[in-house]
Formats: sequence, structure tokens, C-alpha cells
Amino acid sequence: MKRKSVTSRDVARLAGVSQSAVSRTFSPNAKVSESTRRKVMDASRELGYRPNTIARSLITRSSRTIAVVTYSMENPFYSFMLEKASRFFQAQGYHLLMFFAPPSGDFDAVLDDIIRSQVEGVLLLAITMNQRQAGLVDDFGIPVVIINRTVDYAGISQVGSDNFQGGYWAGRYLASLGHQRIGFLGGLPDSSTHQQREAGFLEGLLSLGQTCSVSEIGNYRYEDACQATRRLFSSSLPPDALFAANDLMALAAMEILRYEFALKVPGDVSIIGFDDVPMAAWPSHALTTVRQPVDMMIKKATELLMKQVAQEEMQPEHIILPVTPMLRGSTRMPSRQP
Amino acid sequence: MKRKSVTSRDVARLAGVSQSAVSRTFSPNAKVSESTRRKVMDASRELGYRPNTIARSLITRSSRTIAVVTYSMENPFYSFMLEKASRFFQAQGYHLLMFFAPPSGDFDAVLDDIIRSQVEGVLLLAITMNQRQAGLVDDFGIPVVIINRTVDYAGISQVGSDNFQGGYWAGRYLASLGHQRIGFLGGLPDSSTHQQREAGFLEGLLSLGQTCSVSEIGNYRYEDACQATRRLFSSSLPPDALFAANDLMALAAMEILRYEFALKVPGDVSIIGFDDVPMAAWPSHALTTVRQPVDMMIKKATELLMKQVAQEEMQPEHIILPVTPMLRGSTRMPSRQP
DNA sequence: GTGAAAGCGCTAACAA
DNA sequence: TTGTTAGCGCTTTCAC
Repeated sequence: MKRKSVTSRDVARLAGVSQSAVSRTFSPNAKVSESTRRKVMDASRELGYRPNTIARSLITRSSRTIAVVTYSMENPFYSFMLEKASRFFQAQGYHLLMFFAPPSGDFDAVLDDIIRSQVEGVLLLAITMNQRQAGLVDDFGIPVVIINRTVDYAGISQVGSDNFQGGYWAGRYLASLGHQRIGFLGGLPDSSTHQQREAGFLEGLLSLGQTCSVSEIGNYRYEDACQATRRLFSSSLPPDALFAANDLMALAAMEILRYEFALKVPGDVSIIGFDDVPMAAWPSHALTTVRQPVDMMIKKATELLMKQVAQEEMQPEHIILPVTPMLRGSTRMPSRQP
Repeated sequence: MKRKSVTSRDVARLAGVSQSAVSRTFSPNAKVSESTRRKVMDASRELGYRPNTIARSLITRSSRTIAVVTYSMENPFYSFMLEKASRFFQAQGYHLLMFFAPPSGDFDAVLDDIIRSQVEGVLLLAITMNQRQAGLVDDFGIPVVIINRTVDYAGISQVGSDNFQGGYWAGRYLASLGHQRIGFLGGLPDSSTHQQREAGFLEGLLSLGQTCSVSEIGNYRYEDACQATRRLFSSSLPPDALFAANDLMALAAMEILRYEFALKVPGDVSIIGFDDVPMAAWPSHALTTVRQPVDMMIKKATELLMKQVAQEEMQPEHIILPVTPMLRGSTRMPSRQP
């Protein structure tokens, strides 16, 4: 389909130099005389020559491509990360190749796809792998960095934030507010973030002698969280406070409570989320939440991946960044005894 | 860095067949005997062989890769499209290579990058090119589909929705509601969507004898729209209705009006947006807006691009899909005389 | 500094 | 059906 298919050979012929001289001219750190370079550049311009990245990749064994894998872009938290990561890699001459994982398993097929595509690294956004899969990628020597999930394999780097601490704060804070029936709106039950946030939450409640009254699963998705909230509050003894494992679900809960149950937030129910997506700060929502340092996370993850791509062997790192409670208007004021 | 670098040659040796037999085994429509296939597959499994996509691309001149270019993922409208498009292409064995355009010009560099990368097609999300750039891509025979922008070049396909009609409806509807000072919150002034929506809007107002009282620019971004709204309503004679060129800006305006100016929406000010992002339907916002058929847009665009990638020559198409007014709670009830 | 030559791993004739 | 052969467009020794 290419109308034009100008090769370095064509340029060489026109410029009256060898084909390797053309190659050198387009190689960052080659030695070419100024006169040769000019002849080559002139000929290139005339013919509209562009070096074929694929041919280069084949021989240099470097595709300058990173695979990004994720389940969904519904959560703005991840589309933000995608943009940040993409711009970072682009600045280094790398590009992101998108892989969306199918909702239902078959991650193996995606992995196979990734390996074949000769990417130099893999960035997993809120996706994990099992040991076998991790070992497979490792066998191929492809560095992997996982964001916001843990993996049961030593050879893979992870970047996340302190989910336990965030959950702990949420639990303790809600308890300190004097709430009596505190509920949990969970994410994906199998995810490490869900488990760590829940564990921290329970511990935080416990630290003030409270327990979790009731919980439901929202799968980190808006619609599922709406349903879960309806179940949670249809009981005869509904919660008076809720910790949602991410902001998207917390916002869903607020919508349902305010507009379907006619409950006041925070008057009747306090709500805490997790992530601190931009929307959480909108005055309509004013969501009290646990901020993840998303800029730092993506910075660490991309730098880590680049380092591992560049260097032969490198110790994988596990980075856990601190979270920050963001007190806003979705939790009642701390007036009672703490 | 690759620890493993198993080639088809290695597999051939172990399987006791020729290298091309291995190649055939991994080619979708090749003729290999069952016995050879089994020998090859066994050897492949043992060695962990994966065909090298890059080598294949070099010879078939088909990278099975599509470039996606966009400015930003801030608007969920586009992250949604990205996911849809990516899944569509993935299902056909294609993958998306991400290119984020720098905010300030220099699109030429990105284009150069794209051409070198040997993608088979380009999907522009809310990005346009000038004639020279379009001609350049065309020279290389790379098909391009533009979503949500127009381009002044016949050889490129476009998919969009009826921005003029949407704007027209917004203008006429606000006027019909009896509003007296109707304002416009514009997007990127140079964008075709901005211009078409504004033109339709003015025409719609005019159809009921109204004009646009005041307008500001929000660049399709949340923060800019907040600023623009502040300017718009700081005057002594502020608007009593507002048409924003997208939902993100309409939502920004609502936040500012309600929480900074203590104005009621729709009591004091009616607001209409454009796009119908999921958030617009959240009860907190209940944004009256003009729905773009995003599913259909991405379906048309991806199908069009695939067709052009597959076929040698194909007439570029200009597809304009109908929009749908979504009446919700951000506009006052039509009680007065229309 | 430059050109000739040898591949990178694979596909695609072609002949057997 | 199978193996042999010739490249895809480029980078990279290696003499000169």
C-alpha cells in the first residue's frame, strides 16, 4: 500500500555515497564527515526518505516500544497515568503499545501477544500476573513494572502506595467521628489493593473498638458500585458511614444516597474514597479521600522501567509511596468525642 | 537483555525440519502436514519459541500497528474512545501505538515519528493536520481517519457528528426557554468542532430572534473553563443561560456557578453541554447536553480505517452522525411561551 | 571517514 | 508438502 518506499539504498545512490554512509548519517552517534552528511541529507529530503524503524529494530534488537496493559479506562486515575507515562516515554524516543486485557481471564493470550511484539518493557496498570506468567516474561528478559498491584514473584518491580495505611486512616477516622455502623464498599475482591485497603480499614476501626458492620463489592466500577450501594442501604439497619475502595465507587455511592435514598452526605452518611481523582475535589462532590501520589507513582514506575530496559541486570524494586488524607466535605465534622 | 532468543532456526534444528517449515507452522494460512506441525509445535514448546513480529513485519511490510494521536486524556470522552478502538483493533490482531501531541505545535515531529514507525494507519482523536502534513502522510500511503475534527484535504477520512445541528438545537432551545442573556463557553477556537457548534448555536438563537450576549474560551478543559466562567459571571450583567462546547466545560461552569457564585442551576442559569459523557448523567450534575453517538463514531472510524488498511485504494469518506438532545435537569423547565 | 560484506529473523517464491 | 534460496532495510564489523 505504501506509495513511497524509499530506502537508504535509494538515498545512497542519489547522494553518490555508500548505503552505510546513509545509515551512519541517521545514527545518533556515528562518525560522518560534514560533507557526506550534507549530501545524504539533501538526497533524503529530495526523496522524502525516512529510516525504517522496523528494520532498525530487527538488527539492534530494540523496538523502543513499551507495552501498557490495563483492564479499563473508566477510572480517570488510569487514563491520567497513561497520558503521563506516554509522554515520559515519548520524550526518550519510546512509544507505548496498548494492550487491553479481556475482562474474563485469558491473560495468557495477551501475554503471548506482548512477547511476540518484542516490546522492551511492560507496564501493568492495575493488573497482576500469576507466578507462571511472571516467570514466562522473566524468561524472555522483559522487564515488568506493576502499578497498583502486587505480584507473587520476586523478579518484578512494583510501584504502589500505602494502601494499608490509607485504609487504616479511613477506618480510624470514621470511627473517630462517632459513627456506629460503618460499611465497606469493596473493589475487586482478588486485587491486592482491595485486600490491603480493607485490611487497613478493619484495623483502623479496631483501633477505636469498632468493626465493619456490612460490606459489598463494587468491582472498582461505577455501575457496580451503584448496585452495591442500593443493596447496602436497603437493609433495615443501613450504615451511617462508608469507606469505598476507590473514588469512582465513592462518588457512585454519593449519587445513589443523595438522589435515590434522599440521604444527606455527610449529614446522614459519611463517605471516604481512595485515589483522589480530579473530580473528587469538585465542590459538588467534595469527597474526603485518600490521595495516592499519582505523579510520583508514574514517575517512579517509568524511571524504574527505563532503568531496567537500559541495564542488563537490575534489582527489581518494591516502591510503596505514602498516601495523604484529603479532608473534604463528604465526612461529618469532628465535633463529638474522638 | 533478552535471556532467551530462540529463533525459528533453533526450533527447526530440534524438530528436525527446515526453518521454513517452522515459519509455515506459524503462518495462519500455510500448508503443513499434521506430523510436521506437531514436531514443530513440540519443539517450540520445549524451547519457548515465539515468532519475532518485527522480522515478520519487515518482510510482509505490515506492522499490524495503528497510531493513535491525541492531545490529552482529560476528557473521558476520548479515553472511552481509546479503549473501544484499542479493543476493536486488538480483536483483528492490530495494536495501537500511542502518540501524544505536544500542547504547543510541533506536530511535524510527531508525524515524522509516526511515519518512521511504519504504522499501517493513523487515528487522530480530536486532532487535525494542515494540508502539507496531510499530503505528507498521503505520500507515504498511510491511511488516516480523523475523529471529531475536519481537515482541509480530500484524501483523508473523517468521522464526526453533526456539530452544527447540536449547536443549533442548544441555541434554539435556550432561547425557547425565554432566556434573555445567553452566553457561549467556547472550546479551542481553532477547532472545527468549536466553530461548527458556535455557528449552529448562533443560528439557533437567531431563529428565535436572539443573539449571543457574551462568550469566553475554555479550550475544552476543566480548569480553563472555570476561569472563563468566573470572567463570564463577574460582569454586572451576567448571562442567564450558557451553552458550553463540551460537557467537561459545562460541568466546570456548573461547579463555579453553584459553589462560587451561589447561583442556582437551572434556577438562575440554564446550562447545556456537548458530548454526553457518563458523568453528565450523574444526578448531581443532570446535565442537559447534546449526545454524540460515541459508540457509532468509533465503530465507523475503526471500520473505515481497517478497510483502508486492507484495500489498496479506497475512497475516503466523510461521515457525519446525528446528535441527540439529552434533556436533563440543568436547564429550566419549558413553562413560558416558546 | 568510508565502502564492502555479513547478517538480524523471518516470509515467499521456486524447485524438488 | 517440503527444503532451498533470496531477500525485507537496516546496523555493524572490518579493511582500507
